[in-house]
Amino acid sequence: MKFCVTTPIYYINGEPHIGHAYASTAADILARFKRLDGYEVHFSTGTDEHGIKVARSAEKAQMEVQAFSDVMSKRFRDMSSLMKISYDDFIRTTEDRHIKASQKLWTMIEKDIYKSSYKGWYDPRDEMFVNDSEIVNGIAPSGGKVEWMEEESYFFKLSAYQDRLLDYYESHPDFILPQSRRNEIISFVRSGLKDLCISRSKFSWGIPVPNAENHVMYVWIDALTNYLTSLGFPNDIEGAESYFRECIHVVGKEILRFHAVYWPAFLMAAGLPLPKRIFAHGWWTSEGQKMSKSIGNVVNPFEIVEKYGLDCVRYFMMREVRFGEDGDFSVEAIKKRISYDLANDLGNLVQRVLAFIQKLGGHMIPDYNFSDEEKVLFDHSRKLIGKLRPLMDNQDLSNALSTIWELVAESNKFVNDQKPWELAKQNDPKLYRVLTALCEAIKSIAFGIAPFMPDTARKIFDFINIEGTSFAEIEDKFSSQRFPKPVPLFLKSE
RNA sequence: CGCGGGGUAGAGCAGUCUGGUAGCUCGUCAGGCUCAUAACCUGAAGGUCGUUGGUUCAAAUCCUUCCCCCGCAACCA
Repeated sequence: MKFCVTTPIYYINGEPHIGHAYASTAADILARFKRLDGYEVHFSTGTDEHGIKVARSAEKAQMEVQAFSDVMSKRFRDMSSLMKISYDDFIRTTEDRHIKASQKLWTMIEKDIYKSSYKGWYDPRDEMFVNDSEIVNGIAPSGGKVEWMEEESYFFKLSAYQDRLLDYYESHPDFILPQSRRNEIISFVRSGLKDLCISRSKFSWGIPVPNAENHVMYVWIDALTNYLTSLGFPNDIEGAESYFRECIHVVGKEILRFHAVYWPAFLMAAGLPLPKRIFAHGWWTSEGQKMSKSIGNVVNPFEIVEKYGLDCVRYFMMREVRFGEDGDFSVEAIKKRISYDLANDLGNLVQRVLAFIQKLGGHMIPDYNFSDEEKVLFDHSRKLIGKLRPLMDNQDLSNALSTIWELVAESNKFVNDQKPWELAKQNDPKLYRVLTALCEAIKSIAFGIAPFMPDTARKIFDFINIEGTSFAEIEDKFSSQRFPKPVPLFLKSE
């Protein structure tokens, strides 16, 4: 069985911030879950490197544009390493394979491409067209006066795909998630689609349009094609398609339209299959305010991982808000999550059980002849992954974590109720059944959190001598053995 | 009348489709336990479910009036 997941390719005109780390982490969790569940997975991320903004930034930095791209692309690669993003491919739009793929896709949709002239407000200072909404009293964001300008461009007949797109949304209700975003897209498409300008001739830092002098692709085809490039298109079209049909594109809500409208239209035009789903995640505010450089509240992934630890940050981002909604990143909130959910609930559970086993001499002596009480916990443990699957398939990551934490809470309660310390004093053989059930619960919990917090899961696996490479291992019963001495999993900050 | 989402305990949310004692997390208060990272477990207080009118034996849930908040509304990576 195949599974494919992508992050957006990140535009290298700025530094990586928490939004990039968030999208990558979510995609990473989906990929890791499917790998543990036995799927063949292709997970791609990368950088989007063309366009006038990059060319101008390179100029400002007094660098060759390719060299500038190399430097900036590496920042995003470093961010991926920092977050332990388990990508299979890091794609750059300046790579030769991608240039070929984009040009191939262009030729495949050529029947829907025509030449016309693009008219718009042009900012001579930045040498670029600017959006109406960005112009205030005839002044562009750069401060320059805008001029009305025309240039010859290629257009894609997006208008011809309106009905086909609506039909597709109708027959595939889960193609766009969350539902509220799907509604927005449908409403947008219903209101009427205009053709799309897909080339520019005022700058050259882009992929050349096939058989057209002085034209480079403008954004859409160049950027979106990366998902196919990464799968081996066009050399291995069949192989690419087999993964692509199972593909989840994780995108930010700001780029949903490109993925949910333009991209399917291009693919339809090319006669290619559509991905399985476009999932739009929300945005983070910082301490209740929109992140902005001027306020100085931009959350830097490198700083917060340094401060709180990787797994804690990954956990916080996925647990704090439902995936797809906006959320607030605050120091108080993340500290609470770390102290309460991670240190008190999960960390302390693992510690109190495993330290107790150490107290008894460090030997795991399994006993699966459960009475009803232990059986309940055991059954719930064995059912955990099965409960997570549908949630993960709907990208409901926060509820997946809540579900895991139900088992954490049940286990803590089980310890309180069964009082293993008393069983030990009384030499009651029930002690080993209780500890076995608890170790089984800890094992299932470790597998459940493994996609979210790989390092923490690794630690727990090591405490209980589990390899931790496949959900199939959950079915294995513990054998009589010695457990290593555990150390606390999480330290509370401050 | 552009389209859509939302207004439920101090905070953040679920419940609304398929009417029937209003639920979760955090916060507050009290109790239990002592294996464990002063962690864990239990209980209590706290809501006229935005507003108006209606349907019904019964409405957070269905219909209706009005008010408020938030997305989207095309070239923005």
